This record gives sequence, structure tokens and C-alpha cells, in this order.
Amino acid sequence: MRRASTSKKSITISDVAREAGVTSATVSFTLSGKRVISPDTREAVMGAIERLGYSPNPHAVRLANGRCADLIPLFTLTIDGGCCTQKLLLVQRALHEDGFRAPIHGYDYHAAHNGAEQVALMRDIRMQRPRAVICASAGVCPEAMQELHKFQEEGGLVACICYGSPAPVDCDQVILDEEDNTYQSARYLLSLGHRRIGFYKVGPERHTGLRYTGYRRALAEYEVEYNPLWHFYGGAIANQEESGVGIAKQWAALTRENRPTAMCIVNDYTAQGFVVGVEDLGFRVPEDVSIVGHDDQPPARFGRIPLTTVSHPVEEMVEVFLSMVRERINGYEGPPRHSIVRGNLVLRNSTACFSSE
Amino acid sequence: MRRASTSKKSITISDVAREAGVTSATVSFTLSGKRVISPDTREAVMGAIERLGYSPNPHAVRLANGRCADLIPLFTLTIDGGCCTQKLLLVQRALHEDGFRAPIHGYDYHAAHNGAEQVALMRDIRMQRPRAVICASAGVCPEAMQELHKFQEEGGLVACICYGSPAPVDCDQVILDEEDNTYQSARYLLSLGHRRIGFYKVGPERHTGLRYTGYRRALAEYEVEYNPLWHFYGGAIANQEESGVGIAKQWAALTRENRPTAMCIVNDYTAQGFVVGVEDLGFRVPEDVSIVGHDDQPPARFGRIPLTTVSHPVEEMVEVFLSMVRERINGYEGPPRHSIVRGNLVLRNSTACFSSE
DNA sequence: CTGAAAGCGCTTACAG
DNA sequence: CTGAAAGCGCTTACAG
Repeated sequence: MRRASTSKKSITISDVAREAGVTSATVSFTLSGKRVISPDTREAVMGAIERLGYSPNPHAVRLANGRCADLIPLFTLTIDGGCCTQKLLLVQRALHEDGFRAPIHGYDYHAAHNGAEQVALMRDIRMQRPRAVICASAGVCPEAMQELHKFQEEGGLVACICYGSPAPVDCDQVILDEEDNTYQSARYLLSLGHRRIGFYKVGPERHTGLRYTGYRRALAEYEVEYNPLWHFYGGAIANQEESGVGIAKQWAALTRENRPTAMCIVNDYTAQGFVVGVEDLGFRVPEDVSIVGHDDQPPARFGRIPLTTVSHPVEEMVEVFLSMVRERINGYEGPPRHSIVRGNLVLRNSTACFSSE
Repeated sequence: MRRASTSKKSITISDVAREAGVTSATVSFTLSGKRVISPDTREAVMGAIERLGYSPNPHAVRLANGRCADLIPLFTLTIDGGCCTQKLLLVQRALHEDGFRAPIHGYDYHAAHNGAEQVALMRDIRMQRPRAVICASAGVCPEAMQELHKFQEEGGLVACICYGSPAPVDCDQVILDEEDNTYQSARYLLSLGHRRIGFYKVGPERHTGLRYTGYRRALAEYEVEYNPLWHFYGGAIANQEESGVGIAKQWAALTRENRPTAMCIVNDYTAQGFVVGVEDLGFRVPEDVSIVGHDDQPPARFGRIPLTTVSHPVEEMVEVFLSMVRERINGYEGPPRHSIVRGNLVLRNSTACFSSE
């Protein structure tokens, strides 16, 4: 914890050169291996480096190089340990194994839910001139995406991991099929005989979004009318489980005839919050209300009740994504590709056939 | 997705200077505000910047500056959405508000559970010469810590967020009192009359670690002998909940007389896994076994059963930590401080008095 | 096999 | 109020 003023000047390539009795070019080349170096010289240089504890200033290196060939930052506004984080971690691991440095630049969604801030963050990454940048596009504003576009124009590689619809950048993308995901869950509830089916997803959008579309498509298929009463909204609750408790209260506040007999809740955390909420109010799951969650994350199996859910195929998405990214890195020049991946229904105990009782 | 060869040369400060009809020094000074600039010049410069879409090359800036005054990277090997991630996110938000850039450099624990790798990662951060680096010390090897020490010698600021014992760097630290945490949980079970108390924590260490010490201290206080049979081990299961299922099987495999009537399980995720595991085997919680978890994370409230647990005071730790860090940034020169923070017992439904039945 | 020198894109004394 | 120039610490043609 010393002051900057006390700071020891850090040692540079010239120090090493002097110590080894050579020129800095020689030091640079013995380090990079881009020139044949005599064994004696190499030894002298390595010795000097060792003795002095030298390591290159990355800013100078990057400035001189123009581009950081071994850097692939991962950008995300979601860092909650859920599916998005899991994918990033898997991608990071693979990239490390390929010899890249792949720091996750994680920013809190709320902190970064500010366009100017996002742009600054993204620009900072772009200006580092990395080999590629990988972007988890959820929540990233168009202006920040524009930075990625500029990055491409400067010769950078971009690839995105998306939810539902492709990110507005012309690049390889792996996309979770959100529409199908929610369609499957709603259709399953309909197939059990339910007709009053509640719907909830996080976020402010009401009648937009692919999850909503999927829900509507299932209803249409069964010729069930959409009822705005059954479309729940979360308010500004930070915690996902708490949102579930909140919508449980809304649900219970409806009259018996208007109350959904089944709920399609996008995200297992919220779904378990809903379970806890309705149980606290004296209802039973699935007797009083069937519930389908989304993602098949740990709470689906270890939460209040084993949850029927639709999986979010994390591993599959990562696999597809990595193969695209690696092809690009190896020089593939074809047009950008969008790989859409679907989840599967997982049956557990939170759903039952409709009974008029 | 264009090739590097196609890359547009990015525009530099000289381009702006030329466009504005001034010198690059003037551009630099109008941007930094370190020199008074005439309104006309300022306007010309800003116009040129606007028209050209200029933004400075951070490598050049950092190389010239010697230190990045506005950069405070956060280093972590744990990025699971749990307490550690939560703390970093809160610290990041506060630092952003203070005008710093504070990217979380997150690395997967397993990927980085490799000394050389860790050192490389940490060195890369150090060599960026940021204002400070904040390190979540869990899992960080001594060699990587050594990098932080070098960083201090170069005049950098270091601060750590730790579990149990201080990190081996001479700097401000906020530390969760793990010993007390587990002591409290074990003592509570003893106070309920239990005498066969099982213990589990993640990690390979057997008879070391502050959590173990706290457990032993509680036993000693009640003059209960330590029994290695009741000390559970997880094996190499990646998923925390699955570890809980695993130890449930170990627990059930013991003879009735040897089976703990209560379990002290370090971490709510694993504790809920244990609940699910024993229930699947036909046992009831808390009738057949009482359980205390640790951390008071969402699964404690929304998991299979409402869990008695000991809190991990995330907000309090962040508050204490930030006040120390801000003092340092403002030039405080006193000796390094260690702030130890304790959690509190939270009573729910997973514990009951011992009954010989 | 190695050296001397230019260049990467900034910042900041030093002059005026 | 502004310019000309040195310097930050590397890399890489260009010579030898």
C-alpha cells in the first residue's frame, strides 16, 4: 500500500538488454522467437530477464503490435451464475485451452443499463484491438452494438450469444429459441386440459418479445383466447424469487373463476418463488395450480417442488458456438451464420391435469 | 467479419489535429482539460473529433501516462452468482459511481486452478498499471498473490475480499469470519440437544480450515467428542447441490446409532441438495435430521425446505470494504487494516430439538 | 546471427 | 493561448 511517489520504476526491455550486453531488439526477438538467436545470447538474455524479474509492458506491446492476437474478451451485462454466465465460463475455458486470454468483462445489468455507460465499456474493449470479442447480447443497447460493428470494420472478429432474436450485428451467433421454448411449455399445459394459463416473464415489454409470441402461438393452436388478466408483471423487484412471490399475490387476488389453473413462468427461480408464494397463501401445487418453469436450472430440481420446465441447452449452445468461432479464427470467410438451438420439456411434479373439481 | 487485412486504419490524434488545423498537443489538451484552450480552437477540435469519430487508443494513452488512474480491475476465480459475485458487483457499481472503470476479470475456478495460469492472469492485470486492483482471494495461489505484492511495490493499491483468513498480502482486507460462522451453526444444533452432529464443507482440506475449527470449538464447548465418521467429504462433484445428494447417501449408509441427528452444512445449495437426497431416501427433515446451512442465499428461503442458516453479510462487508478502499484512494497512508465481519443465525424450519424417539 | 533506427499513438515539459 | 519535440516501452523492417 505504498504511494505512487514511492513507486519503484518498473524495469524495461532496455534494462534487460543492458544487463545481457545486447540490444533491445535481440531481447524482443529472443522472447518472440521471430528470429534465430545464438544459444549464448539466448542464455544471457534469459538470465538477465530472470535476474531482473522482467515482464513486458502490455501497453507498449499492444501499441507496437497494432492488434492483440491472443486476446478475446467476453462482454456481458449478466453475471448472475445462471445460464448466461455458465455459457461464458465454458467458452472461456475452451478459449484458454486454445491459448487465448479470454477475460470476462462482466458488468452488472443495472449499472450498465445506461446506454452511454455501455458504449464506453464496449469502446474500451474495442480500442484494445483484440483478436475477437464475444458478446452476450442480452440487454446490450444498439449504440453499444454499433461499437462492435466499428470493431468489425477495423478487422476485428465478433460473435454473439443471444436470446430469441439475433443481435443487430452481422456476425456468427448462437441463439436460444425463446419462442419455441415458451411455446412448448404453454402447449404442454394446454395438453393437460388447462385453459386459463397465466404467463410471466421478466422485463418491461408487454406484448412483444418472442416468449410472448410463443405463448400466444400455443393458445392459438388450442383456440384459447388471450386474456390480459393472465399476463403478469413483476414490477421492479431485484430478486427473481421475490418476483415470483409478488406474482403469487397477484394471482391469488384474482377471483376464483378468473384465476389461471396453470402458470407458464419464464425462469425457474421465479417459478419457485411463485410456488413459495402460493403455498404461503394456503394453496397447493399442482392441485390448485400447475406450474412450468424455464431453463432447468438447479432450483428446478432442488427448489420447493420439483419443477416441470423447459431446458436451456447450455452445453449444446456452447458447442455450436465454439465451432463457429474456431472456424472464423482459422480464417473461414463465409457469410455470418445464425445457429438456433431449442430446449426440451422436462417433466417433474409441478404440473397435473386440469380438474374442474 | 472482415479480415484483418481489409482493416481500415483507425484514426489517430494526428488525423484530428490535421482536420482541425492544430497540433496534436492541442487536441490532447482540449480532451484532457489540462490547459486552457480558446473557444474557437476547442470548437474546431471537437468538431473534427465528431466528424472523424475519433477515440484515443488506450494503449498509447496508458503507455504515455505510465499508470491508468481510472482503472480498478476486480479479480476473481469465483463467478457463480453467489456471495462472492454479489460483493464484486456491488463494489463495481460503487466504483463506477466514483468515476472508475472497474471491469470484473472473472475466471472459472477450475480453469484457473492452475498456478502458472493464475500468475499469468494476475500479471497481465498488474502490467496494465491500474490505479488499484481488488482481489477476491478465494482460491488464489501464493504465487499469484506475489504478483499483487510486486504491484504494490510499483506503487499500486491492493485490497482483498477474503474468507476466513487474510490473504498473504499486506493490504486492506475485509474478511468473513468463517470460524465464527460455523461455530454459531454447530453451537445452535448442540443447544437443541443434538450430540451427533455431521459436518460438511466443500474443498479438499480435511482437518484444517476455519470452518472446521469453528465446528470443533462448538463441540468442545459442549464437551462432545469429535467423530471422523461425521465429517463428510464431497468428492469431485461439480455441482453444489449434487454434492449434497452425495453426502445424503453417505449419511444414510451409516448405521442408525452412528448417524448424525443433525448436520452442519457449509453452503445453502449443498444443504438443499442434502435435503432432497435424504427425502428421496425416505427420511424427513427435520424429524429425522436437523440441518443448518450457511450464507442465507435464495435457496435457503426458496429451496426444498426453509432452511435454518447463518448469514453471510454481503452488504455489510461491501460497505466496510468500500470505505477502506475510498480512504486509500484519497491518500490515507496508515497501516493495512483487516475488517472481520460476522454473520447471524437465521431460524427457519430445517431444525428441531433432538428427540431420542 | 545481431545492431541502429524508425514507428506505434499518445502526453507533457519546454519555448514562444 | 499554442507549437515543436522528446519520451513512454515495445516491434520490426533495414543493414551488416
